[in-house]
Amino acid sequence: MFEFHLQATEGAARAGTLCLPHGRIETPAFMPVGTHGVVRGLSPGDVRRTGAQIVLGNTYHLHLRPGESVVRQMGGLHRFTTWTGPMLTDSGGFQVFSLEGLRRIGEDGVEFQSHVDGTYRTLTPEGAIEIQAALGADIAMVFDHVVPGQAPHELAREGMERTLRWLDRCKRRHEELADGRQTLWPIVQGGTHDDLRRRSLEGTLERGPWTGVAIGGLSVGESKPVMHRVLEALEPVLPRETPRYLMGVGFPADLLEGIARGVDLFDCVAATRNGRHGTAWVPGGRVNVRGAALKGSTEPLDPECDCETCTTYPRGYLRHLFVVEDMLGLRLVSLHNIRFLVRLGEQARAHILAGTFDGWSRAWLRRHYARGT
RNA sequence: GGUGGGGUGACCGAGUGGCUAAUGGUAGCAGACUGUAAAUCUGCCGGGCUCUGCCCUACGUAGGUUCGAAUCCUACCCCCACCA
Repeated sequence: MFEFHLQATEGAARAGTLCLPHGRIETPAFMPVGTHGVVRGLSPGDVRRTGAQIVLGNTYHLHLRPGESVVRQMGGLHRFTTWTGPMLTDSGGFQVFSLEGLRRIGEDGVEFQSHVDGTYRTLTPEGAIEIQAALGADIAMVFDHVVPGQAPHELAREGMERTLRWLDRCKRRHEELADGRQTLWPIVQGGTHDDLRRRSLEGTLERGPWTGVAIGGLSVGESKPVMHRVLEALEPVLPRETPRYLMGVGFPADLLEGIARGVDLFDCVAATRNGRHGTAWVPGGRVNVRGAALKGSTEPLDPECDCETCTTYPRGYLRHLFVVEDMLGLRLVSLHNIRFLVRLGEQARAHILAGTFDGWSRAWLRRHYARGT
């Protein structure tokens, strides 16, 4: 349980298999985001048919609604959602960042004002672990302190050191509650400052061993080159036999850039959010599904894609669904975008196993960037 | 035939002498979105140009009053309601 086996590497890129209580994940892999216990707009069957192997849920949101006690009473997140595969719950640390203005950070934890009903809720490292234990995902995440990508050294250091202190508390509470069915992954912080990142990773590894290590606090306002630099700085220090999870990333190109720098697992809301907003990813760029250019088009959204959307519906109909604001359009484009990222992971894996990843990904990225995206 | 109300940019609809190329909304067009406060948000939306400004056209039609009119006056056309 919680084992990770590397099948092949090519440069820093890796192909592996992660074994979890609810199933295996072949990496590199994209994990769709189901914050509220649902990948927005999609049924578990939809998600399964995209080839996604693991789904993410959120501690903070599920704590607010329906409340972890309800989920536990119903048999845990798997029974609650009927998703039978592996799951991971994020700790609510990202909400420390995204709900800035609705929260106050203290050493003990974070006081949030609920965006749902205005009530005040305190989330502590121990509380985040308790909630996640009740939710019962395969992987729980440490409660961390995310700072913006432009955060100066002082602020980034503060967040990084606090994350490390909270890591100790999370680990202790997790061990107290351990039932062998859930593992805990730490999160490396440190903003865009290499010295902080290094210290964060070293401090994290000292507290190990871990069944996985997450890199957090990226894609929060910093530039791509900076994100790549951080990944390159961390890669040689990360344990080879441990899966690496780059949190909150990303867009299609980000997946390949991350895989090339040794990342095994990704998650991102962009696939579903962009899907709902009418932006579809296609080879070489993206398509504005609402755009006038699609009117009357009988072409598939992405002729290279094998998803339900692309094998069934013409572009002109998908555009129509957005024009008339039918929910089917949101679902179909979200479905495609997830399949697009999942397939990108599958392709990357196949190329790593074949030793052709470098050339393939460079060509893919060249085609992608050629259209200015 | 009479009385009353009304005709504003693709549509709906404010505006009743200068700050009005004309509030809003809709439709249309474009863009943004990275561990989801997001089926959301932003921008453009009469035409042209030598484009931080200038010119042309425009509030049913044609005249008029005025330094200045979508706004006031006259005539005409059309729409709606009620009465014959």
